[in-house]
Amino acid sequence: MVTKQLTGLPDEADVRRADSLGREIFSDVANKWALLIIEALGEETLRFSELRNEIEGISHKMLTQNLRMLERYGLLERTVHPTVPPRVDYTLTEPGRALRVTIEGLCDWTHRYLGHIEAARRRFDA
Amino acid sequence: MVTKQLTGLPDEADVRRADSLGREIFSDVANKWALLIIEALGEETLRFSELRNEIEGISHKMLTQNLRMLERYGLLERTVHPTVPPRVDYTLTEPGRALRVTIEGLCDWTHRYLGHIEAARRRFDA
DNA sequence: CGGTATCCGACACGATACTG
DNA sequence: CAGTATCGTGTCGGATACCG
Repeated sequence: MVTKQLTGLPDEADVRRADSLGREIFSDVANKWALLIIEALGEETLRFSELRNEIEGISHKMLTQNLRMLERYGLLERTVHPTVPPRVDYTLTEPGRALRVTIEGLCDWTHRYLGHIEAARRRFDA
Repeated sequence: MVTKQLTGLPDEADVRRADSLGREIFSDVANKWALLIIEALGEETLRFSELRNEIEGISHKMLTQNLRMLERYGLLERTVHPTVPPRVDYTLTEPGRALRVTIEGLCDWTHRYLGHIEAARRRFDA
């Protein structure tokens, strides 16, 4: 990892590795549940059950699964309060908040072009 | 559709309908293949086979399937040249190009945080 | 309450073969 | 070359049940 610095240029193998890693991240993150979770969290701290209520239609399983994935990628932080009943809070980390900004853009786009899309779809279906 | 304008306020049913439609669009568009296609197209016009080569790992089937969906939503335009062998070109429409801008943001994000994510992942896996 | 495990149906996806 | 159709399978994802 350090030896590369000597040339000042990343070698080909590195670029390929970074690319495939990038693709992997992209593939994982660019799924609706992950994006909806990030969007739902926003700037706040939410509990598991709050997220579940916030995100319409997500199942218990998909929520935990995606939360783990996002935690693994360091996009959100999970804090367990050792109370009874247990309480678990989720908050976006800095990378997570950065991602959220771009998702915001996606949501805006959806709203802005809702009409266009609806119309285009009707045209196409005919 | 026009009667609503009289009140000046969208009624509840409308909001719900727009929301569910928005969710539907979001769910369809927020999948890796659709996003990668938009990203690959960019400002250019590409043929089916060029897209296939451009997007690593996409199958013939997934490509056509997603192209149809995006065309149906009016995000890209499909022009068939009646030559032999046939030639089909795909170009982003205005809504498609607008979407592309936000996807660009997603790609930038991926590259910027590649290191963070890789590190976080190793930490998590331990 | 939050998490894990198991089961099982649905369908996403790839491979293949066939048209214009 | 681009598209459609069909088939098989692996994975996704929901439902359920059970632990801390």
